[in-house]
Amino acid sequence: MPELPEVETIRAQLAPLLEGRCFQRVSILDTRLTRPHDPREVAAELDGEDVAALERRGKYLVVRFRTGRSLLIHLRMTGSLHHAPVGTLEVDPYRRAVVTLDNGSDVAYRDVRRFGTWLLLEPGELESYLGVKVGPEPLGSEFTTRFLRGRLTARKAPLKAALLDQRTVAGLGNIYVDEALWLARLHPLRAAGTATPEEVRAVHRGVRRALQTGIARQGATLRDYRTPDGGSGSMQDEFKVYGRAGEPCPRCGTPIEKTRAGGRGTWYCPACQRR
DNA sequence: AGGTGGACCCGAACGC
DNA sequence: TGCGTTCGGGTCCACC
Repeated sequence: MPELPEVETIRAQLAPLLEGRCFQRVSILDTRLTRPHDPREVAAELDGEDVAALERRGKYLVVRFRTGRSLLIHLRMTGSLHHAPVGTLEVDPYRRAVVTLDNGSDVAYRDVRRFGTWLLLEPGELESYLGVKVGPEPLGSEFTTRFLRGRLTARKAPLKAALLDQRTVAGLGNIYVDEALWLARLHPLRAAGTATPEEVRAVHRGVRRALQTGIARQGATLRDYRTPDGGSGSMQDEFKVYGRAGEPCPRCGTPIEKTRAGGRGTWYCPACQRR
């Protein structure tokens, strides 16, 4: 479940290894990865591209090439990237692609459940593509309390569903939404449009706090998530509510409860986060 | 139009 | 022990 903090950690670690390097040889091992495009054609198009920058938008990893093209990588649930010297990659039945760089190293893409996607965009296509998919960066200046209020008012969907909508704010997933709502002391099933300006402000703060903590801890390693050097994150040790049903709320001691919101397993404190 | 639920995928956890 | 069943999660899409 790579969410914004996990993708950002991957980006930060991989950027100095990729920037200025050339994709010498690309092999795509899973036909699903580039659907609906032919993986052999995409691999051939990527061969020889020079990396200008590695960026992130929401949960998307964006490889920007000197040609102006960009490769949009979405890890979905179980995608991960691993960097290693050429010839040292171990056999992995879940490897879906390998990029050999021009400095004698490989970047291997692994994805157990095969939900992840690689999309090659031509120059100029990136902005319009992302524009319809994702809202503002939660840690950027465009994500203001005012903007969030505009996105939440008149919405009847549960607060959690509204925050999982990537157009409300980019990068939140199941884990960080629960953590953010606990910080904001708001019930995940509360209708989004009923939040007062003061409560929206608390959500705004909670979202930022949860994500900043996640980045500082290099993400949460529950099962599949690894940093490109094979390391783990430690955010799982900081979870206040996620996955902690029955355990005491760190704020008031009331046992954490589990419910369902937006079709997802949802954890909250029934005392701190009243409906 | 906005909201909801199923499909996609597959290992892990669970139930008998 | 060994099997079958259920679960979960991000996003898209069909349906209300």
